[in-house]
Amino acid sequence: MSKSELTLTPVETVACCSPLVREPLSADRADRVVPLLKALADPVRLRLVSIVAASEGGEACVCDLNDAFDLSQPTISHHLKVLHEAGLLDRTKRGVWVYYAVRRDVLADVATLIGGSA
Amino acid sequence: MSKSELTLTPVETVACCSPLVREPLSADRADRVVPLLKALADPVRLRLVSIVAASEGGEACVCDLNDAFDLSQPTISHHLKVLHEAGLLDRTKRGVWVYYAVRRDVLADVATLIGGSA
DNA sequence: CGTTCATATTGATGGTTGTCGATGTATTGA
DNA sequence: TCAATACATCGACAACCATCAATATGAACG
Repeated sequence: MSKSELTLTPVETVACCSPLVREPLSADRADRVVPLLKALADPVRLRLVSIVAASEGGEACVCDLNDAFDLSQPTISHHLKVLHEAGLLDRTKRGVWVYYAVRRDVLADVATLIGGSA
Repeated sequence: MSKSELTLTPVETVACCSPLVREPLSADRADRVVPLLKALADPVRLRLVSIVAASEGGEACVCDLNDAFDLSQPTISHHLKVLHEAGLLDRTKRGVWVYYAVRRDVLADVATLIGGSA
């Protein structure tokens, strides 16, 4: 195991290696991949990712996302923070509004790890 | 929404529909997909899936899986049950031993939903 | 039968997480 | 400078979850 691998972020880890079904996942790699899966493993967050990804221009304003759920604004803000900190959503502030965009490359890397189609 | 869609299991749900990034995921579909992601979103379970998938013949005995972790036997048994009930692992009893095998089709369907490469 | 071995179940416990109301921060416009 | 709007943070609480020790189940073998 290289030293650089020890310092990989979750996003870097998921992008760098063989799919699940090829060879056993090490504990270290599992620990770095799991935050991404945990971030997706919530119905609200999964829908948030989907709504943002399917939006015009691939990004969505928080104000629109709030309206899409029957949840308080702090709760949506919390979920967006989780997705952002996991590396799945980019965050851009324009004026008073905040826009989130899906990192499709990360999503694709997670998919490759799980499905091993590549 | 058809009546049959209402009765889909998580595994059926994830196999039937467009990827995340194509169109917004409904709350119903999210609720049925999330159990699969939750099952994978644990470092021990992710490694279990990987170890089983990478094993000879695509299956592994529980006794071998126990040895691969520094955890109690009931804990491994619990994680295997979660993966089995989510539909990710098949379970076969032969004599005293129990073998688990990964359902690669389910894994591939989850990957397609996430990555949208198809 | 009774023992041994492989696996599952139960019950308890400490830690994590989703949610909310209240409050804070920052930007815009009057 | 004041008010309004958009979003984030804080603190609290209930629900969930990973883990273990103890125990149960069940198959193979003397």
